Amino acid sequence: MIRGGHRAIMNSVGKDIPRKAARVKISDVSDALGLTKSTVSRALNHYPDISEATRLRVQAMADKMGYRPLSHAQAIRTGLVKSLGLVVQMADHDAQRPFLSTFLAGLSEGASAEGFTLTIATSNSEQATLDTFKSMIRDHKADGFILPRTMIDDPRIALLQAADVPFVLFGRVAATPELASFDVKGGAAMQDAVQHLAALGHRRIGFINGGMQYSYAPTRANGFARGMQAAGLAVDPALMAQGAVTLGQGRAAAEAILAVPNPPTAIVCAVDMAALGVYEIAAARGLEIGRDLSVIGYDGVPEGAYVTPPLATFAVDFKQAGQRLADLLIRQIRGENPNGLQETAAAQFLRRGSTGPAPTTDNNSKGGNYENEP
Amino acid sequence: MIRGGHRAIMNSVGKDIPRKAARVKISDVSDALGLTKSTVSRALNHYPDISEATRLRVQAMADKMGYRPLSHAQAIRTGLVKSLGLVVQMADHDAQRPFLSTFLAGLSEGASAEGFTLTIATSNSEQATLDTFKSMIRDHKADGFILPRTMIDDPRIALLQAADVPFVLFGRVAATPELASFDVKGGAAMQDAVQHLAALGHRRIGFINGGMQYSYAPTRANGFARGMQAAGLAVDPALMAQGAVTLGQGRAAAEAILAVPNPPTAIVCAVDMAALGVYEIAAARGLEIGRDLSVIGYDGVPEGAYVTPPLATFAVDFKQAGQRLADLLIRQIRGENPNGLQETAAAQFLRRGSTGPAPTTDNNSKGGNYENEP
DNA sequence: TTCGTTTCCGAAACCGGTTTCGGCAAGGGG
DNA sequence: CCCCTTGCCGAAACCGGTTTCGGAAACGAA
Repeated sequence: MIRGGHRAIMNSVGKDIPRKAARVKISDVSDALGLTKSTVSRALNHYPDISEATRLRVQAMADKMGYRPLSHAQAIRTGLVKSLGLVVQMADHDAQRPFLSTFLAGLSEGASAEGFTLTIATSNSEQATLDTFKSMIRDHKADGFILPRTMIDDPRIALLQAADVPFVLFGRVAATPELASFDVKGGAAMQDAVQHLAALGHRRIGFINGGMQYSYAPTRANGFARGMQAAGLAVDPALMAQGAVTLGQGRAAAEAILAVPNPPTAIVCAVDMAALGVYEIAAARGLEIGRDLSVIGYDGVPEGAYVTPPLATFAVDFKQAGQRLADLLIRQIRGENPNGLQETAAAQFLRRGSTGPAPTTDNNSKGGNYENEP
Repeated sequence: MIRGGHRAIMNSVGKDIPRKAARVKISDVSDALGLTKSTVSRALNHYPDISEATRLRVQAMADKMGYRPLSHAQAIRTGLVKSLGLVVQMADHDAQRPFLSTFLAGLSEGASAEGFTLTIATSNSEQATLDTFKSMIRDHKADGFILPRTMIDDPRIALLQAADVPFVLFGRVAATPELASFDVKGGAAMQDAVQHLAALGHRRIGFINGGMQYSYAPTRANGFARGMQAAGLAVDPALMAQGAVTLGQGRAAAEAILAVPNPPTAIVCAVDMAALGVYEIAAARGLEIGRDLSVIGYDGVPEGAYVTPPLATFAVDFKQAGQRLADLLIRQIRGENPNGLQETAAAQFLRRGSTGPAPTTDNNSKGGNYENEP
């Protein structure tokens, strides 16, 4: 052994070999102060049996030496790994694809603000998602979970409740308002959409809802209904469709709705991707979006900005959502009652070219595929 | 104390209270076998001083009892947290946005296949990225890192090398071929693009490169040059542009290239988003994409499928990339020499409507914004 | 049979923290 | 002046694993 003592004498020593800068551990701090590591630990964790004087002294020395506890070392005793879990279910429809990036940014920001990290897994099916949860829970990979895309009868909720693991929902579920959640007011958005269209003179307005298993579906449907009622318009079941979350499904829904004898002059879509499907059908029928047919979507997907005309939509601030969800989850992990942890935000309407005044004469519709009216 | 012994007698016991299903720990396994926990540990970790008989006996019992070591408990001794780190830099241009989701899926798959998890952070600037790395390294949040969007002179590389932390590059950097990396052959793609266009009769072909700080930029530029040379075509500097990674920058580049006296009949773009910018300028000039101007992109962004005509492009399999990167990184973490850990894959050409035969007569160009040729 | 090797496992230290327990000294009340 | 609190900190156990060390038993060679 050439090199001398292996004890950390001073911080400035040990630079002889630059590899793996030796971490400063709690015993280094306690040695430097002539205290025991237990005292240092309690001082840093604000135990009441440590005098204010020593607490400050310890804190100062810890800062000076750059001490930071190893989270996985404390985890073994405290049971907290200081990490938030997220299981992203791909496959479904890629609807979450555009969101993910900014959503993660928000989550990361909210997590790191409190010293937490983000542990992420993906899965291909609902069953795989549940299995992943089980695995992450049993191995305690995270102290709590963020649940994107809340479903009405969400098996993840039952699983996490049974395991007694904290979680927070992105999207409320009406049946259990006591769960921690963050939600964007999609109902209000749909209502505003109708109002906007009604103000433009539209009287026959269709509605294409998204996936009926999601908690947002009834919310948005109710919002649409409220809007229609407020505008004094009748809801025509023939102009309603459901379960359209992809472009293809939007296409199918639009096909059905536009094929009725007295087609609508405007369609509200609960999901942007469905609205893009409406575009294609409209084009096939020779209907010009924004003139012959007004369309309003919801989500604010980037594709909507590139179509012609750009799709009017209600943009969701996914970064904010992530940030708030992380905060709510951490508070719950720290012991707050989830019953008080609910937040909502409004979607922002992007007025773009896909809406316009209702066509003056109903018979002016161009696409000639309809049967003639009696 | 009402309830009896606190020792885990059998697995089926302890269901009296469903909360927090008591984890089976290594001492439970050793007790059940009449061995010490050290023996069990060595048996499970394939120490050579454990007889094959006991090893099998231990393994069987561990499986039967459902024992799985707590990764953060072993981390404190082994120094491995069994997690891969990823720092995603947002802000820049959102170019990475569309990729992220499938990329994560690949990473997650590759990681979990080896019992690793994914720890993710985001940042808003290069400095913030470096700070995040430092923080994650010092706190040992991950055993190694995946570096997306390799840059030619990448400060992350220096940082990670100095800290002696394993990492793997998404994108090679020519100067340091000994680093572990996975890359998609963008050079070959650009070369193929030129060949495709040349076969369609194009002779004046422009090239819009991406961010010149990235390692892919020279690679793709070289590929383009090779393609031109192979086709016997001259590279006209007036038809070359750089640094276009957003739609706006693509617009600016296209404006410059199409404004020359003898404009190209085709443009190859190193980045899809730039190609979408070309679309807009072409429209403004009355040029029909696929007839008056052929365009080929690279990346395979979803937006490309929605424009008219759909953008021909070289799609990158980001899921595969993630999966391979995770695998390479884990192997390096386990001690393999990074020098042997390089892989590449080919981009897949998506032949779509944005390319077509070169216009027969050069004077047939429609947009009348050019000065008349002499 | 004897003695040196192997083979294989137990005992105990260790990793970097946290938490419980107990005791010393100062302070307060009677 | 004595005793009982209270404040404050050290000692040691603990968390759930891993790793080192040493020794007993089985084995083999002489």
